[in-house]
Amino acid sequence: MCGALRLADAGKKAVLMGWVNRRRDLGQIIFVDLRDRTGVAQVVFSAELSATVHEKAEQLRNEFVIAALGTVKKRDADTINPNIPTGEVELVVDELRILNVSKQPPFLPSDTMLANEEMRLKYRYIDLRRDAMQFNIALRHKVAIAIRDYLSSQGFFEIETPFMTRSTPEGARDYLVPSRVQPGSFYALPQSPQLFKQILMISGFDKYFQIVRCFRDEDLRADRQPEFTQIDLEMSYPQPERVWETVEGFLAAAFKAAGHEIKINFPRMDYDDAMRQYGIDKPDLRLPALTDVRDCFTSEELQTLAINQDLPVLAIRTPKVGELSRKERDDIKPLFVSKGGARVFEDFKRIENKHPEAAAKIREKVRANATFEIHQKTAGDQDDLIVLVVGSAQSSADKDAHPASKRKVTPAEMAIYASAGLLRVALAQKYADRHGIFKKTGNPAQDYRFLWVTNFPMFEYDEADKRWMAAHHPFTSPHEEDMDKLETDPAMVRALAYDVVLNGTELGSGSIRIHRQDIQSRIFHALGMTDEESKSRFGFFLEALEYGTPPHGGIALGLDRIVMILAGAESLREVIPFPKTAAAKDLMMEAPTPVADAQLRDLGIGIVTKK
RNA sequence: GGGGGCGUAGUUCAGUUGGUUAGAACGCCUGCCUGUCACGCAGGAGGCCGCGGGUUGGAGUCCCGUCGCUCCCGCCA
Repeated sequence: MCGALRLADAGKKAVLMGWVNRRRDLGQIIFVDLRDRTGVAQVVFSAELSATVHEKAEQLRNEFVIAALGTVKKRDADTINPNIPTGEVELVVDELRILNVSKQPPFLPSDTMLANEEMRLKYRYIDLRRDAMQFNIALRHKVAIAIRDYLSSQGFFEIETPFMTRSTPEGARDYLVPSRVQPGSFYALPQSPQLFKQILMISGFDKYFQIVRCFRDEDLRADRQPEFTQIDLEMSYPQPERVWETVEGFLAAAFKAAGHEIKINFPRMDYDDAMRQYGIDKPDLRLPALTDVRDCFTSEELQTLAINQDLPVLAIRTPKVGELSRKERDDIKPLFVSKGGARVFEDFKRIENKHPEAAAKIREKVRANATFEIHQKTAGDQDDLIVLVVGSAQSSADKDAHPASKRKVTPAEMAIYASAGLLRVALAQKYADRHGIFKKTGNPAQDYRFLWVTNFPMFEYDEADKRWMAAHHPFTSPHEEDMDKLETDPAMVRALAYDVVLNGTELGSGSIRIHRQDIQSRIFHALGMTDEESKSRFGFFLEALEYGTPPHGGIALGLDRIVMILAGAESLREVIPFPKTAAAKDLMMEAPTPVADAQLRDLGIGIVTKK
C-alpha cells in the first residue's frame, strides 16, 4: 500500500495501485504522488530508464487510477521529503498501467481549500477521498469496534430489532413506510428501538446492545441528522449507577481506540443545579459557570436599572475576551435569544461607570465562582468579558399561574437561566479564538469534560396543548418517593432519567424504566391519555408488562456525535459517509423523489398538493 | 413555522457611490524543463454574476419574489 512504504522496503519489487494525487512533470523525469487509503508515496517515471513508460506517464492526470510496478528505492539524502511518512523512499517505475482515466473533477481531494457543502455532497465520492474524510470514517470504524468488543466482553448480546415497525404518535415525527399488502396502513421507521429493547428484557436477554440506525423526521442541525446511529443498550435489574459504569466503560474503550485515555467516574450534577449554574441541561464544563450577582446591587440600583428584583441577575464570564468595541457590542445582540422577559445588559462598562461598587463586587464574585473549572488561569480580570442577563422589571407578573411555579427553579427564573445559558455558549463560540478554551491541549482531562446530568423532571408542561408531556419518554420511571405526586402535583415528580454530556453536547440519554403495568397506566393517565387511548397505542406493551417483567433500564448514545467530537468536527456530516442537507436531501442520490403513479396506485396512495 | 449568513470562471474568492471590455489564486490546455514534492517558467482557453421580475438612460451592485447551501430559535417523547 502507498502509505506503508518505508526505508526497510528499499530494494524490493513493489506494485502500487491508487489515484494520481499530484504530478510534477519536469520534462525528462515525472514525479507522481500516488494515493490510496493508507497515504501517499512518490513514484518516479524517468525517460532515461524507459522511454515508453515515461511517454505513457505524460498522459497521467489528476485522479487517474494506475498500477505502478517497479523497485522501491532509498532516496538520496538531499531529496528526502520529511513532510510525509513515506518520504525516505520512492518507487522507480518500470511498468505503468493506466487502470482508469478521470474527467477533471469539480474539486480535488488534494485541494487545501475546501469546496462548499453543496459540491462536497453532490460529489461525495470525491470528497470522501480526502485525507480528513478517510481519517474520520476510519475513526468511526475503530470506535464502533471498540464499543462492540467492550460490551460483548461485559456479557451484552448485540440483538437486531425491526426497522419496519409501528408508529407511535408521542415524540418526534415518524418516517412512514406504506404497506402494499395492507393498503392504507403504514409502518414507521424507529425513532429508537425503545419498546423492542424493553421487550427483550421481558424476554430474558438481560443485557442487550445494538449499534443501530434511528430515524426522526424533525428539522436538522449541525449535530442532528434525520437518520443517525445510536449505541443502544438495556439491562435488567440495574441501579442507575450500573448503567453509568457500563457507559463509562465503553466510552473509555472508544476514546482509547482514538488515542485518548479518559478518566472514568464522570462527575454528576442534578438537573436543577445544571440549570442554575449553566442555564442548560447539557453544560459545557470547559467554560465558566453563570453567577447570580443580584446581591452585588442595592435594591435602589436594581430599580434604577429597571432590573427585576425577584429574578436572578446572571453574569456570564467569557475569559480573555477583553473589552468589546462599540461594533462588537452590536454584534452580540443577535446572539441573544430571550426566553421570556430576559434582557441582556451587554454594556458592563455602563455599570462600572454608574455603579462602580456593584461592578467591583460582580468581578470578584464572578471570578471566585469556578466550581467545575480546572484550567482557566485568567491573566487578570480586565481580560474577562462580563455580560449580564437580567429579567425586565415588568416580566413574570403572572408567575404563580404556571403549573410548574412551585419548582425549585420557577418557570420565570428558568427563562432567565436559559437565555443566559444560550448566550454563554454563543459568546464562547464567537470568541473562541480569543479565549482558546476549545483548542485541544492533548490532555484528555481538559479536552473532554464528561458529565452525568441526573434527576430530570418527569414532565414538561406544553403551553400550546395545555398538558403535561413526558420530559424523557413515557416509559421512564419516576423516583420512588415522588410516586404519590403523580396525580396531585406532576410538576414536582422527578424521573430516574440521566443524560451523559460531553463538552456541551448531549451524547446520550437514558433512564430506569417502569416495569409495573399499574404504574405505566398511571403515567399514561398523567399524560392525559384515556385507558382506551393508551390501550390502542401501547396495548401490546401494557400486556407484556403483566407477564413477569423484571426491573430494567438503559441508555442510548449518539455514535455520530461521539465520533464528531473525537474528530474535532463541527458537523455530523463530517463523520457520516452519506449525510443529508439541512433540508433532509441527499444531493448525490437526489433523494427524496416523486414516484411513478403506478407505484402509488399499488400502495393505494394519492398525493394531495399542499397550498 | 421564524430569524441570520452565503450564492460571481471547474474550485475558492475579490468586485468601490449603480459607470468602459467583470478580476485574482488554484485547477485546466499548449510549449519548455533530469530531483521535484503546493515544482518552476512562458503562453492560452474558460463567465446566463443561482433563477424570475422590477427600478434606472445604465444593474454583479438597488428593490421584490423564488430556488439552493448553511447556522440558530421553535421542534427533536
